[in-house]
Amino acid sequence: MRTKNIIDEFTEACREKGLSVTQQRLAVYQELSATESHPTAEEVYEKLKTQYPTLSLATVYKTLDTFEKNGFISKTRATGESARFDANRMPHHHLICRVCGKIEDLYDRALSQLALPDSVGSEFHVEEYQIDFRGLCRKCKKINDENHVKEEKV
Amino acid sequence: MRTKNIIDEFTEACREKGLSVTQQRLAVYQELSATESHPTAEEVYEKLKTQYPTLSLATVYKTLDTFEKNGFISKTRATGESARFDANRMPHHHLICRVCGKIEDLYDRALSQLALPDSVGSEFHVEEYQIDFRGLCRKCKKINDENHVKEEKV
DNA sequence: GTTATTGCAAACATTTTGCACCAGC
DNA sequence: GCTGGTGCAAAATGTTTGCAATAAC
Repeated sequence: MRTKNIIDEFTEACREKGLSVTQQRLAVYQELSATESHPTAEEVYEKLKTQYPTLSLATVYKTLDTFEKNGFISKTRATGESARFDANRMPHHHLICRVCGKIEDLYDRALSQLALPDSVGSEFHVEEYQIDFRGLCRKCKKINDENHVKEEKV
Repeated sequence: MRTKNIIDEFTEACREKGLSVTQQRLAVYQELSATESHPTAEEVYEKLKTQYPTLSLATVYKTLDTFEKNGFISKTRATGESARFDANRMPHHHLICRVCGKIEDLYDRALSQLALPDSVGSEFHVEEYQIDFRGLCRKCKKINDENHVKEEKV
């Protein structure tokens, strides 16, 4: 449903970002938009390869990466990175720069004592939670602001 | 500082869980406890291998895994798992089951309008944020509870 | 026509595994 | 002495890369 809208929306978004609209990109985007699950790259690939037999997993990875960098989709876990371990059991959150990828820790009492919606209680037993704040670190924001001034923000 | 306490604490914790207290485990645990950074397995290994030349990276992995399973430490990102992608741009949060890995979406107005600590404002420009709640989904909690009853919780 | 994107295969990084040896209890 | 843990090398997994062929603009 609303397939037409998604295609138009996607096409327009690509134009805005100067990205080519390819069959592969459309397929991947439609597939992701159509599902409530949070598929892995592999899952997207498996789902599409019947309809697009020449599609390669590498393309799916590249496509998802492009989408994420352009803000079309989000990635729930940073990977390519290694797991990180922590013996400090103090709850903390993350400030993740979307440009340089740097992760800073954020300790905040209020954020670590959030009240959960009642609806969750019966469905899910929460043991811990972590907030990932995404945006621009000071350095990248500065660079970003300078560029926008130059471009006069089309 | 407080090294003696950490050793005692650790030894006791191992006894409680029926784990052998080995040099390697002690070394890894002390190393993790001594740092504010969230090192990777590789980093822990690099740090320790001078002092413990026979230590292997595989052991560090196994050790960290054992620690995590016993609640001694936490792993900030689930890996070995693949990245997951999401085209849903509506602000939402995630309920992630630590047993089956399933991810459910959580929509909640209050959680999507959190006030950030003032200290963040000048350091980081937040564009969006996402809360990952980790714990047990209904199904896995049920299984977990049943097992605990059977084991009579030593 | 030019440039960006694809698909393949190969490389890479991280993590896990099988098994013989060794250390802790 | 028995059991569980370690270390090695090899495999498995997930992801990225180089490059020639191809499609989008």
